[in-house]
This record gives sequence, C-alpha cells and structure tokens, in this order.
Amino acid sequence: MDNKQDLPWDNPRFRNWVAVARACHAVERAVAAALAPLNLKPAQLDVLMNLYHHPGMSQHDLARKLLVGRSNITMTLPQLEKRGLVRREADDRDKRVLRLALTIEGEALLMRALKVHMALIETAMSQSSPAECDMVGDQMRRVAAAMNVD
Amino acid sequence: MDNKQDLPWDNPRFRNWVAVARACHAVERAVAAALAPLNLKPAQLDVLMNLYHHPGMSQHDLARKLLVGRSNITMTLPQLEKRGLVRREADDRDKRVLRLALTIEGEALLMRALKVHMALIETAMSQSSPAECDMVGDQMRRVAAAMNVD
DNA sequence: TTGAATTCGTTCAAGGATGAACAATATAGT
DNA sequence: ACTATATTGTTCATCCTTGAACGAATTCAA
Repeated sequence: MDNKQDLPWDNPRFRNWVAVARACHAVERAVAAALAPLNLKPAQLDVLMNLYHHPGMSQHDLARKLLVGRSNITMTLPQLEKRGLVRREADDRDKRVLRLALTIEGEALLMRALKVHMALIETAMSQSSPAECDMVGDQMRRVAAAMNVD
Repeated sequence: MDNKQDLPWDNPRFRNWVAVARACHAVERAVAAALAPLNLKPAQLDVLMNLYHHPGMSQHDLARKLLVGRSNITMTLPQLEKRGLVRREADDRDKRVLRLALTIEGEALLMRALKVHMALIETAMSQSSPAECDMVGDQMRRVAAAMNVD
C-alpha cells in the first residue's frame, strides 16, 4: 500500500487545487493589507457586503452565508455596531432574532472599501480573458455546491 | 462620485473572484474536518507537504512558501517536532539556520493525510473536465504571480 | 580588521476564530 | 394546554496567527 505511484502531486486535480488555495491565500493577504488604512479586516468587509445585499438578515443567516460559526458573528458585529456601521434591531415576530442592516456610514465605508478591493481583484485577474474568468467562476460555484454550500 | 453604476457586483472579475474565495473557504473547512481524526490541521499538513518536497528547507524558506510570517513557523514546528513528525538540525555553514526534514513517522502520517485530502479534492473538482481543471490551475498560478508570489 | 547593515529564528502581547454549553424563545406533538 | 424538541444569540476557554522587538550570526564596505 501507499506506493508512490498515485501521489497527489501526480494528480492534476490536486495540483490545480493547490494553485487555487495558494492564489486565494495570497490575495486574502493583499486585501488585508490594502484594507488596513480603512481600519477594516477582510472578514468585516464580507459582513458589510452581505448586509448590503440582504438587509434584514438574521445573524444566523449571515453566519451561514459567510461559512462561519454563529459565535463568530456575535464577536464581530458589536465592533461594527460601535463604529456606527451596522444596526441591530429586534424582530417583533420572533424575539430571538436580530435583524441586521447597514447604516448610512456603513454603506459609505463599504463603497470606499469596495473600490480598494475591486482594484486589487482587477490586477489579480487582469491577465485572464473574460471567457476564462467566467469559466473559473462557474467552476468554483460548482465546487462550492459540491461542498454543500448554498 | 460613488454612483452605483460601477458596483463591483456588476464586474465579472469581481463576481468570479468572490466565487473563488467562497469555494476556497468551503474546501478549507471541509479539509479541516476530514483531517481532525488524524489530529492534523490544514496548516500542519501544508508544512508536511512542503518538507516532503523540499527536505533541508530553512524555516525562512518554509515561511515564504506558505505565505506566512516566520513567527508562525516558530510556533508551529515544535508541535510537529514533539510528535516526532519533523526533524530540525542546525546547519554547519550558517549557525543561524535550522534545516528541516520529515521523519519516517512524519512521512507516514503525511501519506495517510494526503489520501484523505486528495479524496476531498477529487469530489470537489470532479465535476470539471480535465481541460477546465487545468485552465483553472493556470489562471490561479497567474494570479499568484501577479501577487508577487514565487 | 572593524563597524554597519542584513538575515535567521525566537519571544511576546494582542486579536481572531472555533465549538461546546447555556438561557431565552418558538414550534410541534399529543 | 403542556411537554418535548429545535432554534437564536451569547459566553467562555482554547488554539492560531500576526507583527514588532530582540539576540545571535553573517555579510558587506571601507
């Protein structure tokens, strides 16, 4: 057993996935550095982005969207709330849930952060044709689906 | 300024990158869960993989390969060393550097972990043709290059 | 050779992420 | 109505990661 014929590095899928993971890691790091002047972490930007798209989300829904535990949201949100970027208000129908939304300031900061972020992604993906780029996106959406992500 | 005409979500490159990041996050999480029975974290597996390929690496080189700070390596390696998975020996020529290598046990555990990891990657990437898969890999290697990663 | 600048690994404090356990609330089954 | 089950958000202990500051070793310049 365990003969070295079928080592992962001879497997194209494995080798290519390693490239994906490395690129992802590198971009994450660059994004973190680029976002530092705005005093925002990538995870926080993810929160703002999701709240922009889905105002009124619950913390549970947000956690699922971000592929993160609920406790993570509990720890992260108060920071953004204290900075006046996010609003949390109780739901009348279900007193357990908190409805989340961006404030005006939150939306403004999101726009500034998005410019920085998008510029970085542009340079990262600029050396690929639009068709190639879309193909990568489709692939990755299939990968996420295969991992039970909705 | 900041009119919503050019929001990032209308930008194909941005949308597709978000898909990459999400897929990556999902797979990382699944890998962590699958590796838990072996008492290995993804970051530790990355260390073992790199030492397998490049025995005799210094900690500095390893940190650069993993896109991680040097202190991270300093904190991580002793754990693997105590478990008898990794060897560290001083370099004669340069007394600052430590040369790293896998032990027999380390290589054995690596092989077991790789089976688990590879199986997961297989299912993640299984719904893409080999050609598509290679294209994704090429793209991501270009992205990494654009981020000054070697 | 001597002194300055670099490089390697370590230490340390701070912050982020995680999952288990918990209280409050809601839902379902009877 | 009433009890059992499930869900939401929080708390807490633990581990990981990070960057700045540091000592030791090396290299470079003059």
